[in-house]
Amino acid sequence: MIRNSFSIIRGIGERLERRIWQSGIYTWDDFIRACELDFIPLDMKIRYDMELLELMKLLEDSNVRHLCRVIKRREHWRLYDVLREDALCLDIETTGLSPEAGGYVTVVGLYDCKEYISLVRGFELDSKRLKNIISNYKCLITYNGLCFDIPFLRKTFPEVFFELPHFDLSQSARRLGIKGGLKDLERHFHINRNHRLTGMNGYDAVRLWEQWKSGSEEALNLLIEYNKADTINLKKLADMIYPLLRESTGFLWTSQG
DNA sequence: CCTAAGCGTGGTCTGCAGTC
DNA sequence: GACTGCAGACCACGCTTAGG
Repeated sequence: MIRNSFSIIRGIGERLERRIWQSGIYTWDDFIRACELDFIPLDMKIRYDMELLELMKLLEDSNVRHLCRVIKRREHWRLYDVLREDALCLDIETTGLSPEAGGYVTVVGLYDCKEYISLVRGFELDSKRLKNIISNYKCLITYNGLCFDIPFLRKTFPEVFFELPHFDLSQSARRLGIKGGLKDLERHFHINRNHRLTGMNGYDAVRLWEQWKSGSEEALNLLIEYNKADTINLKKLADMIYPLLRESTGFLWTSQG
């Protein structure tokens, strides 16, 4: 999708993007090859050509840190098809309080479509390990991570860079008119989870951490299992939401694939 | 069920630039 | 000059998280 996108450039909105597609220009290459467009002034066209060439270079070099700065945050999802192989699903559990109020992260769940890893406070969870893991990936997938997980992690681990293209499923779903939390989204897409975990919510995760601290090994196991279900389902949801977002742009996929 | 913080979204307005 | 299309600022609102 990213190489079909024009609204990521300053000066081009979604309306103009549709007009570009309607004129038979579907890719960055098409755009640059077109000598002149009657609805874009020549000097602007030249500027856009330059910007697209720069974006092409960034993509070629997989310079995701620069890419995620250049591309509007709400349009990061457009990178998903080129970065999906290097995407990392992330979901955290906390004590419920904000870092300012003395709260902390209890579990960080990470899933790269092959393996799930949980980093638990007091065991594996530290900034060095988190930094090492994240540096291996080019894209983050979260649920409401823009508002909750990433700001919380930034405050807790200021030395870890989270500057990656970020596919936030909460906002994407809202954009598609699908409301509700993660569990609602799972129901919407008929994604099931283990019967032990149905009905559980974030507050249960807080409770389980308290129980673990009081000596219940079983509580920690269940907390990790809960986090694992949340984290793994992010990937399934991303794969379902992405094509819907693509459709919502109005791009003529049937003629161009 | 209400509250709070944090952040994005969407609508509206204004100003600018280009076209006719 | 009217119109179009864009960016940016602003504001109200929505949604998430979780506590109490």
